Amino acid sequence: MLKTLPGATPLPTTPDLSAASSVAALQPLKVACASCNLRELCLPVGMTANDLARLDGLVDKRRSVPRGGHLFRNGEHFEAIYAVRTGFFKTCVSSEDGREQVTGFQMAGELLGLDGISSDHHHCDAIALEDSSVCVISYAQLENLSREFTVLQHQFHKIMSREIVRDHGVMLLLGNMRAEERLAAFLLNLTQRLEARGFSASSLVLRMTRVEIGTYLGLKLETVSRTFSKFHDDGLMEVKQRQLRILDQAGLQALVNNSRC
Amino acid sequence: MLKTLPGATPLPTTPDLSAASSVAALQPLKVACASCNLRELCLPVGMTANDLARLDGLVDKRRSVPRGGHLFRNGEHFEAIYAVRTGFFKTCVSSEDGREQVTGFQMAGELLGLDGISSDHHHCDAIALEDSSVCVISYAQLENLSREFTVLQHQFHKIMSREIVRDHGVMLLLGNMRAEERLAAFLLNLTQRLEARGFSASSLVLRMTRVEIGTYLGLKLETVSRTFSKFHDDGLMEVKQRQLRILDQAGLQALVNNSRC
DNA sequence: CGTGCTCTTGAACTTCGTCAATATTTGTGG
DNA sequence: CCACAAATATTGACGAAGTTCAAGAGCACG
Repeated sequence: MLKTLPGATPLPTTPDLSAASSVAALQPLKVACASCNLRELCLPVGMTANDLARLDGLVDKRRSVPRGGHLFRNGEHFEAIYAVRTGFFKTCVSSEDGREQVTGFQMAGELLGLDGISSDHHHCDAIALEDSSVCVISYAQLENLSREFTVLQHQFHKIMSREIVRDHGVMLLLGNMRAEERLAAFLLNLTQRLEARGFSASSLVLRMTRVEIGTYLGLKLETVSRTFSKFHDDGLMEVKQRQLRILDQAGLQALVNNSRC
Repeated sequence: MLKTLPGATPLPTTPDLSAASSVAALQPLKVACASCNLRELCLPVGMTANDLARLDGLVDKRRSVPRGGHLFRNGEHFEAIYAVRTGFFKTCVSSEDGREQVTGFQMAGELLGLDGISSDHHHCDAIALEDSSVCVISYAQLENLSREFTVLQHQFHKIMSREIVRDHGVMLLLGNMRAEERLAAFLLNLTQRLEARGFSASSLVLRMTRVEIGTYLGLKLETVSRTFSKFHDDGLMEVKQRQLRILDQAGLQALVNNSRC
């Protein structure tokens, strides 16, 4: 049973969508994508049972990362990509003079480390925002297997391409939108991804701080906080620190689509 | 001989780095990467003569795009990626309410269309900023060939990954930098890429308008114009409409690295 | 040799950042 | 389990950076 705060609703934690994970975490032996509940969201999206069988052996191990820990760091040698099993990550790049940019938040089923292929070294830091576990996918093995397995090859290309498309969307957000629009777009994206994973689309607990949200959206933490307060005042959502309840999704959507209405 | 304007220095136009292009443009027959002068900048980077021979047939045709014309449009069916042979492109995405974001400028040797793999449809517009020509690389053929040709497979992955890394750099720029820093970073990136193509790193003609630069950097055209004027006044460069001469590259670099010095 | 289009520049205004004070929550060790 | 310290979040007042609006100058193309 989860601990609850007096007078507060129970904190929803990330449900474990993957199969038999509590056992697997203790016995990190052979794990097959075929028996993973995340397969509809992860690398094997859209594969048949037959296809899935061929993935056997691609994921050779798992890795746990405690909250605040690094999955990998900028500059480290690249040799594997990672699929989030449980937990939540952020990736960030930084400039020479120390300014940071969060380039993304990753949840169950999403891939990390694609930036490393370009030069055999990682170009960002990947940090767990809560205790997390990932599947380790050897990149060499992935290349080998995808040479004889067309479906995997195509799927992998699609995932890289999707990351490029996503990045372009973030550029549009950073280059054109005002604070309210950015935060609304961010929240809608977040709830949409949570919903795809079986969570409520209206009630959520943020896994990241105001600073981290700001560092993703190109805003300062005070602006993020103020904008949350404004959304609250406007009746769009209840905001209580990191606990959110969306009251007017359409209202948020309208903010994103239309600058001044 | 190039046409020159009276009293003005000759306008440097894009030199043709590819082999026998003026003939090829008229006779768009078989062209091999092996005999293309762009091979050191394009898909075949780092390949041996042996490798290059295996690329034969990958580029099945060429295409010319007049200034202002679309190479492809958002929503169009995706079936090929394109390598710029001559000329200059921009890619842009736009939001529902019509706001635009230029996601990149592409010059000789750079690839266009990678965004299309994600969903078999293009997610941006690619528009020529001057009369241009591209090599058409059938994506199906590229997938086929890269299944039996490890070097190509790896090279293609690297290029996609590099695009992701580049995009993250743009996010950092859009999320953290002030107008002067953005423009300085943009100009340094541009001159560096021009230099890699055999142009002077200090003297260039912009192929894009102030509006387009602003739409890339998340600034309004007036801000871009004012910032150019400031760079001029500060002795960093000569600015005469689109004709630029960098006088103090180190000064520009210092602007990028260090917010206030 | 006009007529677009592009660019420059000024002035008022808006948005967001900065600085500062305070509140709330979380984590830690007694 | 409580108390204290550290981290996180809220809110206000003010200022800086960039946008908007407007007018005019410079080029480029037919």
